[in-house]
Parts: sequence; structure tokens; C-alpha cells
Amino acid sequence: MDCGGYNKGKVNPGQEPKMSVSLAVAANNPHSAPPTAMASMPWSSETRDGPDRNGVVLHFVPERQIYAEGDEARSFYKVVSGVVRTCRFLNDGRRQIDAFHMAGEVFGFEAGATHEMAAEAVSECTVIAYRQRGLEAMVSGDGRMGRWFFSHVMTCLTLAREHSLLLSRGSAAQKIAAFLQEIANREGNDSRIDLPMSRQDIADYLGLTIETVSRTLSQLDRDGIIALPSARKVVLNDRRALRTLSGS
Amino acid sequence: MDCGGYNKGKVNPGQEPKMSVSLAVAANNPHSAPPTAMASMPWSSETRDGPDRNGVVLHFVPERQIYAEGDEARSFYKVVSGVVRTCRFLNDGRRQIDAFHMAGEVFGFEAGATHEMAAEAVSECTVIAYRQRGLEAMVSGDGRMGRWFFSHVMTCLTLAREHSLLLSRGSAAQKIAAFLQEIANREGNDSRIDLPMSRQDIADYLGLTIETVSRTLSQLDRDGIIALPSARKVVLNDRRALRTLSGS
DNA sequence: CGAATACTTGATGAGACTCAAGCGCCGTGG
DNA sequence: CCACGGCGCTTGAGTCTCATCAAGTATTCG
Repeated sequence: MDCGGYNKGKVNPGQEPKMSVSLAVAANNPHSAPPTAMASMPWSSETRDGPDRNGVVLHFVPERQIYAEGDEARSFYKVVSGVVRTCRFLNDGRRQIDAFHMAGEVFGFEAGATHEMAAEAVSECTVIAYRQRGLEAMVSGDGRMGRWFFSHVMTCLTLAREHSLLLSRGSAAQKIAAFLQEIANREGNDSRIDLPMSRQDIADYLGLTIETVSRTLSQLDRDGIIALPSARKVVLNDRRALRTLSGS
Repeated sequence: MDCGGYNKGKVNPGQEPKMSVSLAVAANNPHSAPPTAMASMPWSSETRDGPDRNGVVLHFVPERQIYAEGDEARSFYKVVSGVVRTCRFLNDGRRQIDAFHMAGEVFGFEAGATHEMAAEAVSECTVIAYRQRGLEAMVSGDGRMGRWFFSHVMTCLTLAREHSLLLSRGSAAQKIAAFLQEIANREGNDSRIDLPMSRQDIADYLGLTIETVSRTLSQLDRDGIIALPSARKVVLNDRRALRTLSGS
């Protein structure tokens, strides 16, 4: 790959999706209940009444594209297990990852007719697809759904602004520190983190290069703030120091 | 100011607002009709039925705070004339400007009980304040309002993501080029731009320093891509070059 | 075991930040 | 009318962080 590994998501371009399809019977999957406050999608509290009905379960292998930027937005999705990334490709070849979506979270929800971003499987993962019914149906109708969608979008907005803040934050160390805490919160606030994504993914999420991500993690390790038992495992030894670094 | 000019927004901290208040009679102000596509807040098309009724007109002098981060979100606002910025202050003293709001645009709309950001007058400006009626009233009720609010929030989300992209974009020149085009679009797509905001504002919006903003503008001037008849006026001589720079 | 892939580490350079000084505009006051 | 000071903006010199280029190591999978 001569483009610096940025297009890892574009695997098997001409190939049909490798995914199995089955009708969902609204399995109230334990994974759908986010363990902590950070997984603050209001989904969990309304799962029984929400769009768990009539969904289609899909499986994706790592790096598999779920939909592309510009695709017709026929569905939105809920993550059952695994991790999904939503991202855009800039015309200079860079990739910008907008968000990582973990179990229980919803992505791919659009106001317009097409998806503004691409969605790709980060790890082996299972999602449920729901038919988009358009803005009309969202807002009017029951009112319950309307409230949920509205709340969902407002949460997305808050998260997007949080991400902006992260991107504008000065140093690589600050970004990495903030990122680690974000992941820790979303994984249940344990000090022992499993990173589901590659260094490249982290880099594209934080607006850094893969080398800087690696170096910064190594430095935090040397400083004793974190430990790296393996590449994809991180132990947060000194969360106070991390908080200070990231600017609380 | 020993904090590098970052807290310019916090003027007259202990002082009462210098603003005149009067009841709005839903003046269908010509300024409220955004001239181009970029001013894409769906307000304009529904102004007559939207919250122009029952608003309170407020005037603010430049740098005057309209509300602070964490203030109770009793109202949201529509800009009648002038420019407003919404921003956050980081605990390291930096300021992050989330957005500039021009005539006809709405800001300060929150799902929660408090404002997530502060709002400040960039220039002399007039806004109309509307009582927040809570999520319930937004969504249910007429349905017309619901659609509007929903659409509004989705637009905000798209803009926030666009801003993320801008922040993650590599070079200062790219950021400045993109910024100039954004302003041009919102001011009516003329090649002659009036910048309502200071260099510091631009810097805090783009995640740069005031010196880099100034230097980059000077460089674009020297390259003949823009002209700077005065500090707050910019002429876009070569919009094709600008587009190329910013990455289309 | 070998090859591919992911990650780490090193050396170097470009670009942005920092500190510092100078310029230009504008309002104030003599 | 001009002198002065304040403020916003510009410009310069030096430093430092991060991107780039280039190996080298570890891990996984056939």
C-alpha cells in the first residue's frame, strides 16, 4: 500500500459483503446494556419499546465496510457486539474517524437521503439494521420514538463537540490521555483496557500519525502512568496523572 | 493581560449586561433571510410560523457575554444582526470557539438544563430570545415545531462534524483557506469578505495561534491568492487556488 | 518455519508555537 | 492640529513538537 496504510477500510472493493443475515427477534442482548454513564446513548432505557423490533441482524468481519459515504441511507444500526467506526475519506488520502461505536450504541442515523460518513467494522462484530422511516415518522407518530431520536441526536451533538475539543487540544500526550480515559469509561471504567482498534485507527481518530501514537503510548509507559502488557492492552496505573494530562 | 489574550471574552465580569430589552413583534427582519445555501439553518423557510412570536429583542455590545457555560438554559436565541460566537474555556486557559452565528441563525438550543457553551457578542449585535419549553414541547405538540427543531439539530450535527474535519486538517494554510470560503459562503458568496471577528477569534476557531493566522493570511496575500485591503477585509482573488488548498 | 502484518524505534526536517519587537489605526487630550 | 497611548495586527528569531522516512522487532497465521 503506497498510501501509507490509510485506506485499510477499503478492503475487497468489488466483492459482495461477507455477512450472514437473519431476522432479529428483538433479543434483549445483555451486551446492549451499556455498563456506565459514558455509554450514554438513551437506547438502553427504552430498548424494549425502541427499534429492536423488526431489525435484521448482520455480521461483519474486521475491516469490512458496512456502508459507504454517500450510500443511500435506507437503514440505521445498533451495535450488538464488537466495535464499529464511522469515518470520512479526505481527497488528500487521509482518513478522519468521527467516532467508535460500541455495544448498545446506534450509528448511521441520517436526516438526509444519504449517509454522510462510511461505517466499517473495527473488530468482528454484530449489528442490527433498522429501516429508516424518514424524518416525518421520526418526529410525529407515537411521540415516544420522537423523543428518543431527538435525545439521541442531541447526545451525538454533544459527543461531536467533545471530539472537536479533543482534536483542537494541543499535545499528542493530551489527546492520547483523553482518548484512554474515554475508552476506559466506555468499557466499564476498569483500569484494564482492551483496545479494539489499531494504532492507525487511534491516529485517524485523534488527528495524529501512527508513529506519534505509538511513541506517546511508549512514553506514558516509561513514565509509569500506564503499562502496556501487549499492544492492544493498556493498564491505567495513574489515573490522576492521566486526568491532569488531559486537562481534567 | 498575562494570559495571552485568550480571555478577551470575559470583559466586565462583575458588571450588569449593557443591553436594551424590548418586546418583539415578530418583525420579519430582512436580515433573517440567509442569502445563500451555506446559511442553511432551516429557519428562514419557516420564520413566520416559527418562534419569531413572543421573543424578546436584546442588544449586546462587542465582547459582551450573552450567557455563560453552565448557565441555566432558559432561552435559545436567533441572531437578527451582528455575529455571535459560542465557545468553551479550557482549564489550561485556552478558548475553543465552536461556531460563529450570523444573522438568521439560531444558537443556545439545549436538550439539558444548562448551556454547554458560553455565547458572546463578536460585534455589536441584536438577538431575539425565546423561552425554552423543554424537550417534551419540542417534539410533541404541533409537529411542525418538532420537525423544525429536529432538522435544526441535525444541521448543527453536520456543521459540528465539518468543524471537526477542519480542526483535524493538517496545515494552517488549509484551515485558513477553508475558513475564508466558509465565511464567503455565509456572507453571500461575494469575493469581498468582511471579517467580523478578530484574529484571536479566528485562531481559537481553527485551533491555531494569532500569529500563525496573521502570518498565513499575509502569505496568501503575497501569493496573490487573496488581498488584504485592511485587516478586517479580504478579497478572494483566486478562489480556485483556495479550493485546491483547502482540499475542495 | 516463513511471510505478512502490526507495532516500535530512530534520525531528520518542516511547520507551528513562543517570545519579542515593531507597525498602524484610532480615540483622547493637550 | 498634533502628541500620545492603547489596542489589534504584523513580523522576526529561536525552539520544540510532530510528521516523515527508514529500519527494526513482535505477533499472527498459514
